[in-house]
Amino acid sequence: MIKFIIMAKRSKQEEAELRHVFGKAGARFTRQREAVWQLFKGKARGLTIPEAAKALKRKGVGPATVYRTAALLEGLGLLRRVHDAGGERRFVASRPGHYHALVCRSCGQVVDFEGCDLSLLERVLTTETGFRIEGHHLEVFGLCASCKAVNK
Amino acid sequence: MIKFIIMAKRSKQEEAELRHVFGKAGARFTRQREAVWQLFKGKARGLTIPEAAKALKRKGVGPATVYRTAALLEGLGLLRRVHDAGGERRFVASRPGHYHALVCRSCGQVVDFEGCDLSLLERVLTTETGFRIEGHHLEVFGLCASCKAVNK
DNA sequence: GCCATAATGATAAATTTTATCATTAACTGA
DNA sequence: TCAGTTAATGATAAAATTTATCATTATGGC
Ligand SMILES: [Zn+2]
Ligand SMILES: [Zn+2]
Ligand SMILES: [Zn+2]
Ligand SMILES: [Zn+2]
Repeated sequence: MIKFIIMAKRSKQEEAELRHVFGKAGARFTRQREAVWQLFKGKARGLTIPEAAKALKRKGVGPATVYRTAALLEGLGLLRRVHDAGGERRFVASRPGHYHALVCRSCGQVVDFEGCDLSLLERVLTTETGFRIEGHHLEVFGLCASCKAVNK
Repeated sequence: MIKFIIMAKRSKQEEAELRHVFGKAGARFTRQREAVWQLFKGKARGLTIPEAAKALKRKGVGPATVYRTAALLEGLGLLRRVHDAGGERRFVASRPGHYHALVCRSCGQVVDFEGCDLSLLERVLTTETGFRIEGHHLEVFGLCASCKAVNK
């Protein structure tokens, strides 16, 4: 019996980039891994692992692989964790670099933004606490334009 | 058979404050709820719910109550969520007001700090994206003074 | 194409979280 | 102080999430 699995469309260009990122890390470029990546890439609001697992079951990707792949993609910098208003752990597709998330508490849409200046704050914290600051995690939340319009 | 349950020490002063916070919200001040609160108050690095549940079992507090109480205390502003370097959800005792966490990635110690100026950033985000900004979540991580000394 | 082996799926197990309900105990007010 | 009311708890079960194991598959390098 033959299983037909429809893959999400992608450009040769993007495939080459992905292959490069995987290859550089010594990881294989499998059908399942690309399916996971394509799913997250198409969801602006990101997904929790259970959500992703449910969606990917239809594409023939098992739950264990979803867990393993999310961890891998996070390590490769292709996914980032965010936490929605309810504190739920979600993963969103990420470009490399220093990005943060602006999350709508109503529809869950995530808008990435680049640029934040916490250098002054970090300098103060260093002198006050003796910590060696290594990074930060910032999420801004509120209502997006359309939800703002609906929710009065 | 009589069960003796040793409660954590506390001042009459503090008990009165707690009773007030609970009462104002129409919640009862129970032995279990105080035990949960005392546990978190004594842990600078906070705890995950399973960690708290394990510690509180010895004090005669069941897991279900730990979950219920953590949610309640968070609602009352007595606990705040933080996420450690591994992305784990922890709860830490919190004073009311606008605080953030400085988390040591090695020992997990949490230092609260007050004061952050994101007003400029939020203003830019508002005009750029049309979001109505309602708040933010900021965590800074690194190595505390003593872990810095140990880890070279 | 063949090989070595990383990666997967299936399965089971462990862990975490939620639901249900009879029992307990905290507040109220007489 | 002492019932009466009812929120809160513990016990239990169930659901959901996450991890582990291992035989089988399929990728990447040759
Ligand atoms: Zn929205
Ligand atoms: Zn930043
Ligand atoms: Zn430390
Ligand atoms: Zn702030």
